[in-house]
Amino acid sequence: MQDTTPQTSRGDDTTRRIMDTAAEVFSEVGYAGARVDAIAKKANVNKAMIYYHIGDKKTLYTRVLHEHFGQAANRMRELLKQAQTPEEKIKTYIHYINQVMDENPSKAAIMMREMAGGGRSLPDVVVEDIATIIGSVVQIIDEGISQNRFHPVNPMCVHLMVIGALMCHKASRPIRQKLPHIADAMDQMAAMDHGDFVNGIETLILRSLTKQNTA
Amino acid sequence: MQDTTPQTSRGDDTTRRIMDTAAEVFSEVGYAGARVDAIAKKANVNKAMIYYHIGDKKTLYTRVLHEHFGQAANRMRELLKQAQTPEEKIKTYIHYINQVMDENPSKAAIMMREMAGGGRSLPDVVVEDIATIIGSVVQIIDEGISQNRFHPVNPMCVHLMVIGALMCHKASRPIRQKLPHIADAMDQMAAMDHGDFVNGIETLILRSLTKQNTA
Amino acid sequence: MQDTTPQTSRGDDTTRRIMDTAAEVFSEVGYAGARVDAIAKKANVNKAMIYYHIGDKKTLYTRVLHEHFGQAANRMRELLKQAQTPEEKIKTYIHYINQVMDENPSKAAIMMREMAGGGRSLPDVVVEDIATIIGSVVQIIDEGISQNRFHPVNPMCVHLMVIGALMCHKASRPIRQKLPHIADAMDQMAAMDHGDFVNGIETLILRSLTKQNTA
Amino acid sequence: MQDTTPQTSRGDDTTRRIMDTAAEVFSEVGYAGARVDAIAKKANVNKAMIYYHIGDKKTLYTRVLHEHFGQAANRMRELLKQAQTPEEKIKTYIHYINQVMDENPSKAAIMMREMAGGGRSLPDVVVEDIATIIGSVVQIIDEGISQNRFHPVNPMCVHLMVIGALMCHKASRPIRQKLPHIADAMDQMAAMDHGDFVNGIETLILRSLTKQNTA
DNA sequence: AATGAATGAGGTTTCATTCAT
DNA sequence: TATGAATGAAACCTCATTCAT
Repeated sequence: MQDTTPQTSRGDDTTRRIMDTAAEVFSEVGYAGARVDAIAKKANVNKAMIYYHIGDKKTLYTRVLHEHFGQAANRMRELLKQAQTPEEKIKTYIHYINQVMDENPSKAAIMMREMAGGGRSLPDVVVEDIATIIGSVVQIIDEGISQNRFHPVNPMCVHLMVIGALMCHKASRPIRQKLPHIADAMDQMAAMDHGDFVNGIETLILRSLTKQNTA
Repeated sequence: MQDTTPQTSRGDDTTRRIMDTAAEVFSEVGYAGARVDAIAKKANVNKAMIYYHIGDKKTLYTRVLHEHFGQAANRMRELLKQAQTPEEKIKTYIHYINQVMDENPSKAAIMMREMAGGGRSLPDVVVEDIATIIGSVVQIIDEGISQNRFHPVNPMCVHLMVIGALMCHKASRPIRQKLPHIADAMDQMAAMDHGDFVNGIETLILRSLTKQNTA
Repeated sequence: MQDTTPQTSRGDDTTRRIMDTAAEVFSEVGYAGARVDAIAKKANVNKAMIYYHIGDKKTLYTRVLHEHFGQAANRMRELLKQAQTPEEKIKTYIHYINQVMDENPSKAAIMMREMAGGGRSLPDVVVEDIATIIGSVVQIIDEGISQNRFHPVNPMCVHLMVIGALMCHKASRPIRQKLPHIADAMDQMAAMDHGDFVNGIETLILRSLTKQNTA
Repeated sequence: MQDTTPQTSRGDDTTRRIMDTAAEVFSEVGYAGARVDAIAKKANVNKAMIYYHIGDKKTLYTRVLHEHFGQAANRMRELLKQAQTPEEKIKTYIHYINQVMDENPSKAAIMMREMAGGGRSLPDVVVEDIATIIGSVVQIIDEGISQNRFHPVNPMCVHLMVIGALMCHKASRPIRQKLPHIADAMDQMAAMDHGDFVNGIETLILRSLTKQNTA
């Protein structure tokens, strides 16, 4: 494993293409399932270039992860500053998570795989990134509770419900399309497309959190 | 891929050991990451015996999945018959899902991986198993809504929140132990252990579903 | 690197063929120059069998070395017991070294390469084997000196002269054949073949060691 | 392989650095073990420059060898002219060989490797260089014998004993340091350092060559 | 039913060499 | 001259699968 500090400084096209393709492939088939050959071919890059620009497979994986989660963690912290009430912050949080997964569905899949593996193989840099995100949620809920606007709850429950639901929804689209009879049944009462799902989650989460849902 | 109908007829010890070990290994490292050698060694079985008793790697995987999800789907249907109100049924559902994951943490992990892969490689038998489970949830919520006890909601939201939160919680134990500073912060307001987490989920879900949370 | 204890117990034909071929190849082209593929092909063995029976390239190399030098060291110790005077022991030593290199020219070459590399990559087991051999020489000369039959000398000088000359002679046959004009010149005064060379060394060494070469 | 005539015409610094580093690296790990990348990095030179200034790996190797052995051969011939008696010439020869190896230990190692490989891959220019050196020894001993001062001996024996012992001693320093218990034993009777070793060789060789060692 | 050995395809990684700038 | 990037062949090693016993 080599140095993994992101070198996005230079507009290094090849590196960029490798990273993007790698993210895609890792998310589709996981670390073990990914083939360096396949990444190279898909990125239109000579296989040796991956080793030249980035390093071995493990390093590549780490860099992909760090790039994704590091950015997400930082971006979220900034967004939260602009929201005022805890309710708004929760909304911001949910929608940002959703947006991230939407823009780059790889993230949902990679994250699920890593959780499935218990994070055992997560490099420490990435663990820190995730910690940052969770920390944000803890803060929001803390604030809500101390302002007497939220029920006292385990913030981890909230975080995992949001993350879990969004991740699963994003990731399970293909499987849901294999179940048309079920999907049909649900389509009657609620549209299945993206926007409505997030809103559904938002509604449910807020209703379960806020003390007077008289609003 | 060979025939995959479970042959639980005989108390075949070797087969049993293979299946259990395989479940464990697949859950830890996924299908691609699993090595037939490793499964054999861990099960104390000659590698060729896996091929003799069960078949190739893919078949082994399918049989493991089917055994797990088939049982879970059937068991749940029966349990739900014993519950009366939609609220009780939701509780039963949550706790059963939780119990299943608790008894055999492999399931959570395998499921997450499969969702991460978009279920692309899920054999149809298993897709049916999952459909059965989702179908149950749809029914419960349907019932609750038509009895005017539940807000109208997208049942998929509910299902994915429950499944997602429980799966993530189960699967992420190792990662959470890597984050003691975060875990500490949350321990102050809510115990992190298993029982409390499910109850937290239950409370949040019910609060978000039921119409009068005056109760 | 895996366990390297020689398992000559079973008449494992494949392992034997691998080891012998490996010795040959390593001696011809050195560790770095040797190709696992080539060894496998020359041994008429599937490449994977090398990894199955022995382990990786490094392990294979270590086992080859240990087998050779271990045997040589042990055999020499026994032979020396049968000789009486220090002079006889020196002769035994010289001729045994010569015989070993003669029976298996690989040894000379491998040893030279290792010395050239400063033994940097010699595994410890093999270093011990070599130490045993050197130890024998030290003892002989010690004995000769204390019996007042040998001049006081640095035993390392003697050992390296013997080893060096024999190794070089064995190893340099091909190069000498490239120099016919030189070889011709020398053939006039001394036959170049094997037997005479050892005898030449023996004579020179004894003359330089013994106090009264009254003969 | 490209043209290999030394182009020492210009004080070409880059070429010089490449050649020196290459000598070092080749001597440490041999031809096959050497990496062009490593040589370039160690020489602080862009890898492509090696190809630009010198040529491919084989050419580089040949030039390194020729430079070393050509110089040595020529220098020796001159030195021998200044010595009078065969005894003096033998001393000159021994000490010059020793000095050469001392000033540039690479030579000992490279030579050993080449001998180990049977000189199979030695380019003809270098074979000539070596022939020149051997020729000198043959002449000295011839002279000593015809003057009735030396026993009749095979000059190759003498040459290989000297070369072999010095090469081995130089090259085996690292391995000897791995054997402190042996080294200690010998330190009692003879100091192990460089100067004494050559003198030991000189004494032994002369005693074995000269007719009346009453001197 | 069980075992150890065998196979061949394919995976990751390295390396000498060349090219564009 | 000098550089960083690119290339393709080949090196080492692994793995699912099968075979002989």
